[in-house]
This record gives sequence, structure tokens and C-alpha cells, in this order.
Amino acid sequence: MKRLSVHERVLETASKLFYTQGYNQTGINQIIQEAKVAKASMYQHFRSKEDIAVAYLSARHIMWIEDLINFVSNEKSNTQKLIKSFDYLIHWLEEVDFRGCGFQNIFVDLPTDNYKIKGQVQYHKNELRKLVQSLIKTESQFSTKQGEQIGDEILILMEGSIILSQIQKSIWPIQAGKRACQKLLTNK
Amino acid sequence: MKRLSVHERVLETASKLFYTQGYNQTGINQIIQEAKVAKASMYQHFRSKEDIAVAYLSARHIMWIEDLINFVSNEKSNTQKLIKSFDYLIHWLEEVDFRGCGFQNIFVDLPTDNYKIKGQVQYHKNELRKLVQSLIKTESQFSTKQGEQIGDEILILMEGSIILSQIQKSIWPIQAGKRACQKLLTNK
Amino acid sequence: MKRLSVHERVLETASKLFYTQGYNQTGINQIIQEAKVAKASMYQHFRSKEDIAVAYLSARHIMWIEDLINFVSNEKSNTQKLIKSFDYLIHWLEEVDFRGCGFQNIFVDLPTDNYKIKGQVQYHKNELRKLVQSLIKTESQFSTKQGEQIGDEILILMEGSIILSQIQKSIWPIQAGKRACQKLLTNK
Amino acid sequence: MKRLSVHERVLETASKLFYTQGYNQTGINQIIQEAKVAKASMYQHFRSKEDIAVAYLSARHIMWIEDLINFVSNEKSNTQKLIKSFDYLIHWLEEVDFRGCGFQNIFVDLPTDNYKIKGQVQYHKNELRKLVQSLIKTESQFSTKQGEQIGDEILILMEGSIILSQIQKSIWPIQAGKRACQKLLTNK
DNA sequence: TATGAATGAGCATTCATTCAT
DNA sequence: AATGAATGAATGCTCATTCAT
Repeated sequence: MKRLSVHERVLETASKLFYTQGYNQTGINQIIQEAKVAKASMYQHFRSKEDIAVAYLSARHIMWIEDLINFVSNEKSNTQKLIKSFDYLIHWLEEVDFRGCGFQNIFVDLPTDNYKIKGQVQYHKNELRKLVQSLIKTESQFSTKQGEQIGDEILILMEGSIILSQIQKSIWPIQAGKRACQKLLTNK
Repeated sequence: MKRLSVHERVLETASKLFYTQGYNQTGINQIIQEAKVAKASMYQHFRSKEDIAVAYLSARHIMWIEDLINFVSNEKSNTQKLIKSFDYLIHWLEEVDFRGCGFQNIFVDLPTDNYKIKGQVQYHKNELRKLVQSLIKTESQFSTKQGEQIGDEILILMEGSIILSQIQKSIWPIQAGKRACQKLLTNK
Repeated sequence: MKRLSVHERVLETASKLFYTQGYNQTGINQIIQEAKVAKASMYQHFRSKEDIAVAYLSARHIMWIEDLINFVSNEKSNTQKLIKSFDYLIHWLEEVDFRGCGFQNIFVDLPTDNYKIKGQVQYHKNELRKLVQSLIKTESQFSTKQGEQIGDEILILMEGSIILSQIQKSIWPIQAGKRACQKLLTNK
Repeated sequence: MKRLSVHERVLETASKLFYTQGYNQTGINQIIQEAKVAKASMYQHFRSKEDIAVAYLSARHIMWIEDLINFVSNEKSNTQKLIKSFDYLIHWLEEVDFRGCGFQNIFVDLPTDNYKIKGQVQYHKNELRKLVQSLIKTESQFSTKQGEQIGDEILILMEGSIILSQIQKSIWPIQAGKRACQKLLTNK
């Protein structure tokens, strides 16, 4: 009566655990136990714990960006979409009890030379940067240069909102981020 | 010819290692080895690894805030001091090869119930918040409410600058933070 | 476009690996991977890793003895053939970078009760013994008893030459064996 | 009521197991279980299984050479001592049920790049070579060159006797070795 | 106060083999 | 005849902590 494949169950379970408990706090044993999979079965699908993390981040990237785009899709202007992005953060982070960004979280307590996982994180943040910049660029009130700069500034607000809301377990940092975003986009 | 006490040597070594390698990446054995202290001696001064972390964060808080205040002390206005704060971030993070914020870093991959360490981090970020707000408040151009809000927005910029410069191993996120800070402080 | 059967490919691959890497150093997975055979297919042809080893030794025995006989076939007398045997050892062991005797090698780090494999090794060494003795027996200068004894002595020299050349990764032990063989055969 | 230290118990147990079962057949778990030592205690005394093997070989070398010298010490001439050496092999190998040479045995099924252990084996065999040659050299009937050569030939006989007696689980290979040794030493 | 020795529980990973199709 | 998926048991090793002196 198993509906999901081993691969799916492992990835799903690991994703949940990596995100909610942290990467270092999650052992292989817990993953296979909760995924109801034999250890060797798991290792047939993933070469290492690191590889599971890469798959987790890869999938999370796609979903997260998709959800964000979806969440702001009803806004008329790109300016409004950017501002609405902070409502997305609120919506998301409240739901997960302010567990913060899975990408940030996994990045900061990794051995220095773990390039695979770190690379995934960098890729995700780069893609987010591109997305934000693409939304800005079409706004006629900014020059290309101005647009790029404001894009980065909004990115910083997003990252800061996420990490501080996690530490303070509160919504206010995201609200502050949103306010600042509005000011940057509307005050020329 | 040991000049420092056991307590000091452990704390100093652990601090360096926790910050540069990460908390979970640093084992008790490495600490005592590099501190040249017997294991049981260490445990006589610190009940647990967790306790060392608390002491580390406690000391780091004082130093960090002090350094920041010091760095901006030559600026004439508080507005200038706030903007200069981002130069402090640049100065500091370049020096440590963009290792990010020791408080953020330790917070995000901890067992859920580790309130001691998490509390220290929250305390530090709260104190930073107070500091920023105190600098804003005396600026006559803002109402109390406005000042509090802008303070939080700048805080978000700081946190975002730090974490993103860590992920991207680059200075640009801090520069973006600084630009945004300037806009927020000067555009009313 | 597979030219060889599953059975052949497994046996060939395993033989190469067992000999060059060692039996315990070679896993089933490496065998099936390099043989490009599905695991279950392999197990349809061989009940166990042990069985593959038996087949490997069995085939190796035939080939090795054949090669030896061939190598010395141009010598006129049996005495000359026996001495030439040591040149065979040199020729062979240099080629395989002094990897030693596949039979000796597999014998010595096996579970005590692995009679199947050990039996194959014993069989091979017995056949070699018979071969050496048969070459001696027709030499008129020795009595039957003398011949048997000298045969065993030469056998010892062969075994010692092989194992010591492996440990020392050098040709000199085989040369010493050859010298001793000559003395035994010519000094009555 | 433990009379032996952890270090001693581990080394003693491991030595027994490595020799009687083989290196690859012996797991860390069996060692600590039989030595009645906690795993982490063991790892405080030995960095790795490999290191235990090195210590085992190192101790075994000293003991084995000592025993050999002792066994032949009553013989009058060095020639007699060399011949008596084969009685030592018989005495020893019968006692251990023809388990062969611990050095040979560990050498042949090791990963190619295990230089630490292989180095110990080479060292041991080199020392044995020196010992045999030193016994030969003082025998006036041989020139230096002749002595060196005969020394190596006897060495080959020893190695061959040991490995073949192990495979055949019999005394005859050692007796053959002894006979050949006698011939080499007495027939000029 | 200081310490070397010891520990149990846990880590990620690999093993040869079998099952279901 | 052939195979991809799955498995339980074992591998060597590291963890933060405590004990005995």
C-alpha cells in the first residue's frame, strides 16, 4: 500500500526534517526511519547525505520561486508585485513558525569545503536576484542602473526580513522590510 | 609559561573556532587540543559545549557593539554614524573572508529546544536594535514613530547585508544595504 | 552488441579484480558495474561471491599451468624445464607488477571455514606439485625417493619466490629461487 | 579486577584475532567486545584499525625474531642454527595449526595504497633477511658474495615453507625446506 | 584545581544477498 | 533469461560527557 517510491519518500522526509530541524540536526537514521525505508535502499537512490541535501535544495528552489511568482501574480504592476513579495514572506514564514530560509539555514553551519551544497544555495539566491531585477527593469521610472541597484536593495531587505523574523520569531522584521521596500520603489 | 587561565584559553579558542568553522563543525576535542587544556579541566569551567557557546556569544556581543560604536565615533551626526555602520560591516566582513554574523550562524542549525543559545542571539539582536533606534531618535527630522520604523528598516538592511555577503562571498550586498540606508535616512 | 555472455563477462571481470585488487577488496557492486551486468542476473549465474571465486580459481588454474608448460616447452631436458620455470615466474610477475600468486593471495584472508575456496587453492598447489614431480621423475640421475624430495624442495622455492617477490616488489627473490633450484638439480 | 590496560587488552585481542582469523575478517566490534573495552576508549589509544595492525606487526616482529634466535641458540655453529631455524618453523606452525606467517597473511589482501601496513611487513622481512645473512657471513667456507646469495636462497625456502605448509596444512613443506637448506649449506 | 582514562550512543556508509516482475 | 528495487546487518569511526585520582 505504499503510494510513494523510495526516492520520493526519502526526499520528502529529508526535506521536512532538514528544513524544520536543520541539516546537522538531522541524521540519516531519522530520515530512513520516518521515511520507512531501509538504509541501503536509501543509499541506492542517493550517494550521500550531502546529495539528499542537494536534491532537497534543488526541489525547494523550484517550488519556492514558483510559489512566490504565483502569490504576487494578481498584482497589476511589477512595483506592486515586489511589494506583495513581502506579504508572501509573511504568509510563508508564519505558516512555518518562522523557521527562516532553508537555503540560508543550511549554508551557515557547513564545513568550509562543502561546495556542492553551498553552490546550490548561491544558485538559488542568484536566481532570486535575477527575478527581482527582471521585475524592476520593466518599470519605466528607473534607469537600467537605478533598477539594478534598487533590485539589490530589495533583495537585501528580503534576506534581512527572513533571518531577523526567524531570530525574533516575529512578523515585525518582515513588515519593516516591506515598508522600506515601498519607500525605495515610490520615492523616485 | 601559560599566561592565560584555562577559562580564558578555552573561551578564546572556542570563540575562534565557533566563528570560523561553525558551532556544529567544532568538536570539544579540537577545542581542548588547540587550547592546550585537559578535557576534565575544561568541563570544570564550562558545564557543556552549550555553555561555552553562551559565553562566546556573550563576550562577542560586547566586543562587537563596542567595535561598531568605535568605528563610527568620528562621524558628526547620528545619520552619518548609521550610514558609516555599513562601512563597519564591510571592514569587518572583508577581514573575516565574509564569514557572516556569528550570532546568525549559530542560531539557525541548533536543536529546536536550545533556548540558552538562542536567547543569547536574540538578546544581541535586540541590543543592536536598541542602539540603532537610539541613534535615530535624536535626529530631529523624524517623529518618534517614524524613527522607530526607520530604525527597524535599517536593522533589516544590516542583517540582509551580512547574510547575503556571506552567501555570495562578496561586498556588493553590503554596498546595496548602505545605499538603501542612505535613501531611507535622507528621503524623509 | 555484447559479444560475451553474462557468465563470461562476470567471470572475466571478477577474475581481473580478484587478482589485481584482492578478494576482500573487491565488492559485488564493482564486479557487476564493470561487467555491465544486472545484479540479479549475476546471481542467476553464480550462487554467491564465493562461487565466483571458485570459478575464477578453477579457470586460472588451467590457464596458469598451461602457460607454464608452454613457457618451458622449448627446453630440451626436464632439468632445464624446471630451471626455466623460474624464468616463467619472472616473466609473469614482472608483467603483473609483482602481484603474487592469486591462489596464495585468496587463501590467507578468508573465514576459517571457507572450505570451497581453500579447497580450490589446495587442488591447484597439488597439481603443481604433481607437475614438478613428474618432470623430476624421468630424470635418470635421481632415485624415485630422491626425485620426490627434490620436487618438493623446488616447489618450496617457487612458492617462496612468489610471495617474497610480492612483498619486496622485486625480482631478486625469484633469482635466488632459480639459483637454489639449479644447485639442487645439479649437485646431485 | 582488570589487570591489563585498555591499550594492552586491545592490542592483545586484536593480535590474536588478526593472526588467527585474518585482518579483513576481524572487525573493530569483535575486537572491543573480546577486549572488553568501549569503542571510544579503543580509539583513544589507536587512531584507526590500521594503526592497531601496525602495532600488532611491530610487536610481533620483535617477539618472532627473538623466539627464533632463542630457539636456535643452543646450536654450536651458525650453519646448524640456520638448519635449526626450520625446526623453529615446525615448532611454531604446528602450535598455531599452520596459520602461516602473520606478515605474509596481512600483506596480500590489502588495498593497494596501504603503505603503512605493507611497510611494516617489508621491514620485518628485511630484518629477517639481515639476520639470515649475518649468520651466513661468519661461516668461513663462503665468500661474501656466496654468503649473501645462499642467505637469500634460505630465506626463500623459509617463506615457501611457511606459505605452503599453511595451504597444505601439513608439516612436509617445512621438512622439504629444511632438506634443501641443508643441501645448500653443505654442498659447497 | 587539575587531569588522563574511559564511556555509550550515535554517525554516515557499504556489504552480499533476495524479492517481485 | 534477465533485471531494477529493496534489504538487514555490519563496517570503521566520532560525539559530548563523566569517572577516578
